[in-house]
Amino acid sequence: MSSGATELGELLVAAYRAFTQQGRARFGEHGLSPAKVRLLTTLHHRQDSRMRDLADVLGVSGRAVTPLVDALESDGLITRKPDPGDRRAFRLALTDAGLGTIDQIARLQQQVSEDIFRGMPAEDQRELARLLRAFLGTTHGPGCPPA
Amino acid sequence: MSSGATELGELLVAAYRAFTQQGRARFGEHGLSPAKVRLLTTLHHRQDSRMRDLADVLGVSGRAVTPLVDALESDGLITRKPDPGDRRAFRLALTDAGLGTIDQIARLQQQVSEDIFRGMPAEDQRELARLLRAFLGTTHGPGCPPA
DNA sequence: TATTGTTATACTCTATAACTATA
DNA sequence: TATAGTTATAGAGTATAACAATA
Repeated sequence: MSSGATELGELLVAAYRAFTQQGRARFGEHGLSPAKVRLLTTLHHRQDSRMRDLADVLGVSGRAVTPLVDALESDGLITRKPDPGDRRAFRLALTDAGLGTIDQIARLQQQVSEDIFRGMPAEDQRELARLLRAFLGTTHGPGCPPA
Repeated sequence: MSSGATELGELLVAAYRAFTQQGRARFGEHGLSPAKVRLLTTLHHRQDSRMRDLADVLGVSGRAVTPLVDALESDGLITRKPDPGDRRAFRLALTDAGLGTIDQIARLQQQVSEDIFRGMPAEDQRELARLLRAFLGTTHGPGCPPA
């Protein structure tokens, strides 16, 4: 007896699960956890962000960012330099290796996406994209990249 | 330079995030964690499941089910009775309180869904549902309920 | 006084491996 | 030998609170 909206929510969750199940496996093979991918791609879109900014954009607590940044710095994918204008803060940037990882992420995302949407006619894909864009246009939330 | 499929994947993830962000908050107010909700609704669709069956359907390791079942039993939402036909196994069932929680979950899901899809014309909602169903029809994965 | 990022701590969820009791 | 479920252990990810340094 679910309303149309309820079923739509369930379908959205099911579709997401189907999509990310493959993605997690593929990314995991390359040592890329969802949280790391999210932080890297977010930083790519907002170079020289401070940790606080990333926390806000990602919609997590500031505390959650510290261990991820530590790990990514150890991995050699990002650098953390003192903010010249605010000695409390750090500016994060992608290293060359980090940019290489961004490329890898993009390739993997493309592979996974093309793989999973392969069975869908191109026209349906376009229409689905249009409707999702329309839906997102009517919502708020911390806008953010995939993974 | 993303292909249509890549963008579609990103849109799907973004839409899911927008949807679940509200849901988690709403459910959390009622002490319902995502994992608990998933197990309860799965059990509702497959009464008298064994723990192993649930693990398979949920797509997690058997070990992951034990603490959830313990907690839900303590909460008085499910019962765990020896399987008469296999003395190694247990049969899980929802209690009356558990069925009440299922109703609550359904109400919350409906509220969240109607809330978030409110800005979308009914026709677009139907078309989006149709396309998501079509997409899911072309995929596999451990079929499963929402939250 | 407010803010950035940290340390300390705890919670949820899940995995792997070793074990037991049954099959 | 294989399976159902447990114990033990470990890890990722995140939250809150208290704190330091800076604004």
